[in-house]
Amino acid sequence: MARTRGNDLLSIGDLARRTGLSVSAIRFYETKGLVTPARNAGGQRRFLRSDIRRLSFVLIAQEFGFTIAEIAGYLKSLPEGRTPTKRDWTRISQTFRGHLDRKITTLRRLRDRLDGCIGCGCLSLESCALYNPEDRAGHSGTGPRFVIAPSPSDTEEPGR
Amino acid sequence: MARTRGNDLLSIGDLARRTGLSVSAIRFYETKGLVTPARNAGGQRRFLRSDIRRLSFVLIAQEFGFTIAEIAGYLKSLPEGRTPTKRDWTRISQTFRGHLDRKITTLRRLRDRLDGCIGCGCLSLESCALYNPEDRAGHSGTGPRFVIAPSPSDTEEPGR
DNA sequence: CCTTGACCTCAAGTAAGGTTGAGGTTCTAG
DNA sequence: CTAGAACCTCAACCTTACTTGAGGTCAAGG
Repeated sequence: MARTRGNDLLSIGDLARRTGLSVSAIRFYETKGLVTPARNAGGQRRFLRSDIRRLSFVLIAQEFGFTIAEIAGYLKSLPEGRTPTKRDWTRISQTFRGHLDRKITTLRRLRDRLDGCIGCGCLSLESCALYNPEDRAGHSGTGPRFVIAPSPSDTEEPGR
Repeated sequence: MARTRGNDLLSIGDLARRTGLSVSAIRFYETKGLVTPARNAGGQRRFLRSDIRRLSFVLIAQEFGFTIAEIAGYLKSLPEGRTPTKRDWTRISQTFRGHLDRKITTLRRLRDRLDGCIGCGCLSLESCALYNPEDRAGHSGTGPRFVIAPSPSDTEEPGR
């Protein structure tokens, strides 16, 4: 164990080993506000043990396709500086799970529409609900990408 | 209708209007091999009407989180130059749907594990299956990101 | 004490997925 | 036939999410 001696604080290398992240990634996450380590007398970062969990949450949320900005939004609801309680984590996890459910539901509905299209042959028809954006093509602005406009209930605001 | 006159070929602007993509995005997709338009005498791109469907497929696949490289893999199985038949589209859509199902399943399993963690309180325990990468931390290489290693059945090879 | 590994900062590079702009050509309607 | 919209290429720029490298400091064991 290359654990930083004498107290419960972790060096960046310790944290990297515990999370599987690279040291550079952890420094990068600090610039994004995902962790806010203290510094020792020599200027080296000292992390709380609870930052292992914080970063693990980051990794998991990334697996689910959330951006760093969104994840920062979730983490804002955790206390700064002190170790989050079980209650803190439960709360954030439930919020997260809600957004996750919406994401999965959206994906499934999309897939089911695709199924409909395969079944009815409209992959080769211009009338397909999935493939045919024409009805809303009055659209303007930069980088239009609106084939499947999310229904109002799908809009995600993790930071809300 | 600003349709290119006289035949069934579409100009890049026509295609942009039909798909909702920007002209620059379509040119970019051409560099990635997602479409391979012909050229007229003056050097302007001329697309098949079936390229509307090709690009719509690209948009949908992107919504589902596939990368351009993966999508190019799917599209490789469509005929170049000639309009794909309904059979062509059905085949590609079924392959696609298979990968999609795996993606959704993975996401759901992840979510359910997260649920387990919330329920059992292990979001604050080091033994959580979701949060604890230690067992496989022997790992090396650039940019480790292995909190949730996909199970063998989850590996995606769209181009297979 | 002194070496060596771990750490520090800051700038630049990478890859994906595009957008923007300059400078020039082609089409098409009137 | 000519104006102006639409098109062309090529290079540069943008964001997200990091990595890499240069040049220098800190810390812990022998």
